[in-house]
Amino acid sequence: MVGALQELLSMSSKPTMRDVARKSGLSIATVSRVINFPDDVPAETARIVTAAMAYLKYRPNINGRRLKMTQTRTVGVLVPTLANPVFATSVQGIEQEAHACGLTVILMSSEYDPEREMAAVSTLLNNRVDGLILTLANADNNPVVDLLQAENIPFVLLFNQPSRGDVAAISVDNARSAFDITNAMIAKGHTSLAMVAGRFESSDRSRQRYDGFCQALQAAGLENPHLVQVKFGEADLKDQLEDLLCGEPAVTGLVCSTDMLAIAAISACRSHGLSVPDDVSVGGIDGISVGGLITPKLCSAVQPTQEMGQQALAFLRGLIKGQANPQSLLLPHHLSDGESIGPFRRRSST
Amino acid sequence: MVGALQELLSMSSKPTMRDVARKSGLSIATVSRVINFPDDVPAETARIVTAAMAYLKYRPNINGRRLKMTQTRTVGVLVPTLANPVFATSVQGIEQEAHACGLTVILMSSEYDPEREMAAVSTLLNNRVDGLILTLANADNNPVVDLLQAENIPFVLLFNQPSRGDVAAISVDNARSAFDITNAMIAKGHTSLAMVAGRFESSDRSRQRYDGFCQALQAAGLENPHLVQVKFGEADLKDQLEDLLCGEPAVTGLVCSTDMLAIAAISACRSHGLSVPDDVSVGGIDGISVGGLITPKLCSAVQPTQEMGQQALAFLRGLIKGQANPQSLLLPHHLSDGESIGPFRRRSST
DNA sequence: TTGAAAGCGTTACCAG
DNA sequence: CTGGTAACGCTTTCAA
Repeated sequence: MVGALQELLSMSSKPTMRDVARKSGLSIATVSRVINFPDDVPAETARIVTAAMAYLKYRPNINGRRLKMTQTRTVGVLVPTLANPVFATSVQGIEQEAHACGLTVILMSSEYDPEREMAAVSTLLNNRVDGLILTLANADNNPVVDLLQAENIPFVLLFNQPSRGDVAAISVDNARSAFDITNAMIAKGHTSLAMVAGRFESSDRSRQRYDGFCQALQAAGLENPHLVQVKFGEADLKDQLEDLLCGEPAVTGLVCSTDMLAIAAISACRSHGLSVPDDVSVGGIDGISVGGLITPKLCSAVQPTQEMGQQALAFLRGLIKGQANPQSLLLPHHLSDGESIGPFRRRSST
Repeated sequence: MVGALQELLSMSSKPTMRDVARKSGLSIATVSRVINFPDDVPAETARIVTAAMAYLKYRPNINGRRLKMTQTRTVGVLVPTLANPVFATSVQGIEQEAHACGLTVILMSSEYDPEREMAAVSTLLNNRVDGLILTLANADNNPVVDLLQAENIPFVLLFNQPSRGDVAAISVDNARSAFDITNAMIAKGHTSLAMVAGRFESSDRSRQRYDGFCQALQAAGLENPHLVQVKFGEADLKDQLEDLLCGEPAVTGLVCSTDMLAIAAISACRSHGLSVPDDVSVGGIDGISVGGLITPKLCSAVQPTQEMGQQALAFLRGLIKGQANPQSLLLPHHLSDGESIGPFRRRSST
């Protein structure tokens, strides 16, 4: 009759709670209750409403809810790029944890560009996310950090190791891991080492790791540390390393700031006819922060990046609920000696 | 005076367009115009409003807009996992393109689980995304595909190669690349080959590639194809491959369904004392769909996954605008012979 | 146990 | 060129 007519009229657009209410002969408020507090409603009522929802193929419009509620149950995630497996894996961890908590993830990437970082965070805030997880190019003196603190938005930095103690961060101790790994190289008899690193402007991790590298050399009384910086998108580490690898005197070992650089360096070494243990290149993929090469054994500082992502989200949830305070968490790293490292702790298949 | 008082009163919560209107002495409608159609408004008016927005640190609430407008300028992305660099890189491509178009990405992962696929798509639809990009475990006879078609939501499959022609998909020709690469192996003199593949239930690619592998063997009149299936999260390819690699007669080559499997297989081969070219393991990272091993040269079918992601979003935009029709796009692959493959076509640094 | 109604922040129509 | 105002779909008091 009239109900059926109205049903037809509203068929063109998506059904709303109003349609479900009409269909079930109950009120819109009751429908809402069935959705949000099923236990506060008689079983029979719930059944009727549920049936109506199914019949109409009703889908709650999250945006209506988000507008009304203060919490959006959405978190923003910003990484430099997903082309680096370290970040991709950490996002996987975040996403996994978010799924478990019923949170939605909005993802953005910055390409290591501070302006894009700010733009992305802006977009995220416009989306009224409940909180943010960020990996920034440089965490110190960062306008994004200032903004977030000023607006009092919960956020945690991931992989950044800010010098200020009052910002939430989860990271490995970058300087320390580089320091340890360099010492391990020295202990193996290396006397001339070079570090392969990304540009300091686009990665505070890079500089911190270089600092650790230098400290170790200095403590051992070794001469000037070499530094090879890989510029944006550059592929020819081979050329850059030529003098160091084939010069006189040649370096005896390389300490690489990241996995991807380690892989590139291995490739470059082989191009120059230098031997690198067979399993090294396989080892570079998963969660190594700092790797050393051209030594009989690969040294590396291992970090489970997926777990770091999960921890970051758990931490963020604490901040959102007000149950935790912003602070830096430095995760322990452990030194690994090559063959134990492989990328297959997780599932495979394309 | 009164304005200042109200300004103070409303300071506790975030400023809205209403606050900006009050502050600038103009109406809420004009503020909206300044934001959305700056050209339709006199420069002076725009200046005043802009100043008020800056003064109040106003941020448009996207959720209000989303509720009102039919388009949300948001796309949903679903991948099995970001722990696989192939998917991560494709998401990077999507994200990059989305940034260029001013679209927001909501990300979910399924862990190859059909139930989670459905749940994720449901969430995405509740978010009223304008369209979806999905990599499904199995695209054929998939309830998610049926749902999306029934609800008439634009979507494109990525890496899936559905048998139906009326669904939008961007993929390499899985069977064909496996066929080609297997032939290349045969041409090099291999007579006993095995395929290493993921579980068919969780990857239609896997089965399609196996089909291509079998076709090539059959065409060459070679005996029964061997198949080694890697189960969920399993690390011990080494044990599984032992009989094949060391048996009597031993296989002379392996064709791997994916990059990650290729890397695992290389590792396993080396554990069994078999030699694999030095640069192979480095080559496994980036966009190889099918890899062959234990031959003097690595064969592989190369696909630029980041570009595939970009294309997928471009395609989706066409569908959303109604300017394109759902259809399968099969991208050409090319065979590569090992040393030309490296992971550093993109930027590095953690 | 249920319903009416007041918003949440925005857009867009229609008058002025 | 500008302003008033009615939605958008939902949650949540407050009454009944």
